[in-house]
Amino acid sequence: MAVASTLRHTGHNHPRPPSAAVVDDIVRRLSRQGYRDTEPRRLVINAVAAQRRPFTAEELCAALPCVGRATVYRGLRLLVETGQVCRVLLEDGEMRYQLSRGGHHHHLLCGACGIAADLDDCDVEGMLQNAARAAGFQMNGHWLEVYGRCGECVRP
Amino acid sequence: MAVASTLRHTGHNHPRPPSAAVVDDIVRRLSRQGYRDTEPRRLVINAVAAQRRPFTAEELCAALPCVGRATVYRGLRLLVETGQVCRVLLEDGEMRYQLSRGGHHHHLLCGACGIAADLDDCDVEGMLQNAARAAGFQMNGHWLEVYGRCGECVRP
DNA sequence: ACTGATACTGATACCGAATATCATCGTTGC
DNA sequence: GCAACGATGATATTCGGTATCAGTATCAGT
Repeated sequence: MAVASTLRHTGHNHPRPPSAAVVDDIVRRLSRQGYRDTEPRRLVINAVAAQRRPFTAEELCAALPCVGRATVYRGLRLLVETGQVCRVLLEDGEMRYQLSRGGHHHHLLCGACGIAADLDDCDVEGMLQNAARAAGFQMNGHWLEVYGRCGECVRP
Repeated sequence: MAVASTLRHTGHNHPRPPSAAVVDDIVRRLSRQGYRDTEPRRLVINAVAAQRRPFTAEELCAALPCVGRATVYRGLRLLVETGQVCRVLLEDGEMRYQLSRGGHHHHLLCGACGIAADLDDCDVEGMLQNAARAAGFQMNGHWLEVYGRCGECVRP
């Protein structure tokens, strides 16, 4: 909230035209797991896919006035649990969400415009494994967010 | 909450006898910044120092029935803001707190007993700087938590 | 020690985010 | 079709945290 309210809203942050292919893909994957293909659920997925920046559940509700709050929350939770949406932790502790393109990756978060870029070619894994082992730990996961300024916000 | 309720309560998790020296140290540092030395505040600091595992604000309240909720929350916030308590993010997104021994470091979190070990000899910094630069980002901070099992929980 | 400015306290009210409830509706397998 | 049952959404409720504010405790300056 604190961060969101101070964001510069630059030109590259318009809602994305939600790609039907992406939405269908998600619906199909849910279907395969026994979840029904309903209109409200599609609306939620659509709205998620239309976001360009990490969003809060509440923002999603606001973007979907004709879908019940409970349904929005349930839909979002389902997408997180099935790994199609990933959680993004802001510097101030606020939790946001973003469509995941799958696979393990981290985020570069711009504190100015709020955009999140994926960071996938980064090998912290091995380094952490070693450090954990040295401390007598058996590592089996990690959470990493990187904060800074994106190229467009560094030189405006 | 979800995680906390499934924790094994092993022997090494008893509340610590709060070291008077540590508490005095914190009070002194606050004093130097203009914050008063009050009894409720000392109680809060005491309770914080007595924890062995990352704790929630609510747990702190429960441990301090004779201190008002608002005061506990304010005290904890003050300690976080002055960098004497650090925030710890659990795998499920829950935020907890822990007495910080200062300096930049990360945490190894045991999902079984909930204990947090410090991980300070780990150089992710440089690696992340490079990865960020390659993506056109100017990095100026990061958040990292490592999850796994501590030595005592791996071989019980 | 006294004292006054003011930081602090804590009971309470309040707020926003999220979940539980449950009657009803819609989807899917048959 | 139709029955079974997953999904929906209005509402109530919970929960973590903050704002308010009158009263209190602290501490610097005398």
